[in-house]
Amino acid sequence: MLIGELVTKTGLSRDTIRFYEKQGLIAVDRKQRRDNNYKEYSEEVLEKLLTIKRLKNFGFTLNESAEVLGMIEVKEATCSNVSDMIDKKVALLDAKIMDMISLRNQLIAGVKKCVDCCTPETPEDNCPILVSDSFLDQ
Amino acid sequence: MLIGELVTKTGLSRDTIRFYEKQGLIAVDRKQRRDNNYKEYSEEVLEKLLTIKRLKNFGFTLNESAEVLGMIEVKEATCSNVSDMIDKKVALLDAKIMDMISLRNQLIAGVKKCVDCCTPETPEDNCPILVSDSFLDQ
DNA sequence: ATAAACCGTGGAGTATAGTCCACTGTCAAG
DNA sequence: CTTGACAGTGGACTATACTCCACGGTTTAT
Repeated sequence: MLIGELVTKTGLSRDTIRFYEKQGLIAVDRKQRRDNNYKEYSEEVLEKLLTIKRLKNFGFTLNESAEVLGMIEVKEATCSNVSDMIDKKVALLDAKIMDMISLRNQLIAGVKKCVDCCTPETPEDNCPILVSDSFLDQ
Repeated sequence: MLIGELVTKTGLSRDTIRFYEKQGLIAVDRKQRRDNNYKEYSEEVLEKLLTIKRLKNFGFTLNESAEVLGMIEVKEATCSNVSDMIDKKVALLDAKIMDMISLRNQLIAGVKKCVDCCTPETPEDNCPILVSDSFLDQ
């Protein structure tokens, strides 16, 4: 099939598909060209693109997706291997979520301290949060 | 003071400070050069850099920091304005956290389904997660 | 005298994931 | 026969926040 068909079947843009091709996630060799030099994409390429889409929905990067595609090629994308990858992803995600929550708490603590300390007498001054590190402690 | 002093006093690298200068977050005009063309940074620049550090700890981007620096300049960095900005930041953060949690749940659901469906009879096959969209539903 | 440590400038490279542009070639319809 | 919808290629650009490099001048210490 031609690239236009891939576009409609995957929902990816032509540029995105070409980008994936540049990155080596999918490939078309010279034999698979029509006489007019148009590329003839195989069903396999379509499957790969759909797999990439699934992996992206799972929060995998393109590099990781390429890795998984490689695993599929050599029949190593077993449940246990894939589960392991997902577990690692979850651990990473957990760390990020924790980071964001602690940042969130810090921000809220900052606002609270501001509300507590900024009396109406000095409404025109720069907020002390910007001037002192004490709002970042703990 | 020279850039080296800024480096030790802020903990930022020389390159980072020069980068902030390029970005227009801090500025030195021609008058503030020594005879040997070395830049003479003012106390104000030091304060700005420290403020940027504080804002970065609050999860503000450089662009946002530049904005705040501008507010300080025109004396509009009041508590209520700063609190508003932080509130917005918290809202954004909340949205991101929710996204990540739902992604996390999706990943965990994927692994669970995999564990439930991948019987030991087919340990060599590619994981169905990679082949079917059904693992993404819900 | 010379080496180390510092200062200046400009520009390239990093990661991520595309998006957009220009220019050219091909095919089908009116 | 020309217009529009496709196809191909190469390369630039986006955002973010630096980091590193090369090259040259200055100051300080030995």
